[in-house]
Amino acid sequence: MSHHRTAYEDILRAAGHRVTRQRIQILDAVCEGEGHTTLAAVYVRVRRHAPTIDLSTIYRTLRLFTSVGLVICTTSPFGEDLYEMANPIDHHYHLLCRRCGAQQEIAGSVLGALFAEIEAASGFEVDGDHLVIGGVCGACRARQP
Amino acid sequence: MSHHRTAYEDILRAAGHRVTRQRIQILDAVCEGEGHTTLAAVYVRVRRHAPTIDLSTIYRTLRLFTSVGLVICTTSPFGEDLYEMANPIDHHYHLLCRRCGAQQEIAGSVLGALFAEIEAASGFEVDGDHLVIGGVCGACRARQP
DNA sequence: TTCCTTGCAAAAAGTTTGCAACTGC
DNA sequence: GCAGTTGCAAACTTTTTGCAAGGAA
Repeated sequence: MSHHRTAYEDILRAAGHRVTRQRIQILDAVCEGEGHTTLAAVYVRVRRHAPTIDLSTIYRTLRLFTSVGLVICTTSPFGEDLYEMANPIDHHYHLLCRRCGAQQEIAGSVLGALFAEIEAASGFEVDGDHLVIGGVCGACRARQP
Repeated sequence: MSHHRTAYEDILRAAGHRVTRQRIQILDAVCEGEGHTTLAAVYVRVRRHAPTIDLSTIYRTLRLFTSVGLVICTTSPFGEDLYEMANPIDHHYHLLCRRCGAQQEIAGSVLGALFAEIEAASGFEVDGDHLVIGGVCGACRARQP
């Protein structure tokens, strides 16, 4: 569990929401994902400990977490929504392999500089904390170019 | 119509497919889009000239065009699939405003250099011709920061 | 004529909503 | 106890598929 219990409880309560068993389990499942996870993967993970939880609860809860800023939702270049624990300090981007699904982080500073440049040139402010770049990872390319 | 009739007909026939009225109309609709267009927008545009065309034909045809390389399909950061005429010569990327939907191109050379750097450092080959970056455009930011 | 393609209808997949029972506070 | 939350079922939306009639080569 990589989230601090008190911190997320405070965030929920401060926004007028309750801390329930299901919400704790869903947040744990997002943490377990380590990086970006799909809603379906969260569902499977939670069901291992709570076999009666409903998909609609996952939908509602992930939307809630996103709206209070506990979790970030990104659309991958392959069309899936990916969820990840929000971390306001450590900005970074992801490379996602379209063949094997492996994820790789790249430091925020690299792309961040470029985004600043784009903003200066065109006024366009990039959604920097929401970026997943698709492609093929080194291992898959070695296997089949 | 920005596509050359003979060129796309040859591409289709070479791959063993037929050139039909519907396919021409759908390709025209993608061209009219000027930049990235959604499937729904293509449907609406085609229906103006061919009121009986079915949505399933749009789905099937856009997939066909994508598979033979006539059209490129990209997933926007907001989860919609966007279609655009393939142009093997002019590589470029798009900035897409999440508030007003405005599109803006940025030259391929800017990001291309960065992608080459990423590839050199990590072996990860970026899907460069499939990239749409989300954010807020200058006009919208001026209106409401 | 041959076989690919289309329109229509139905099915499948993914997501949202209404509501009674339940539970955090 | 009150109000927010959950599980279940049903509704909705989006996408795919089966098939008979129509059309390109």
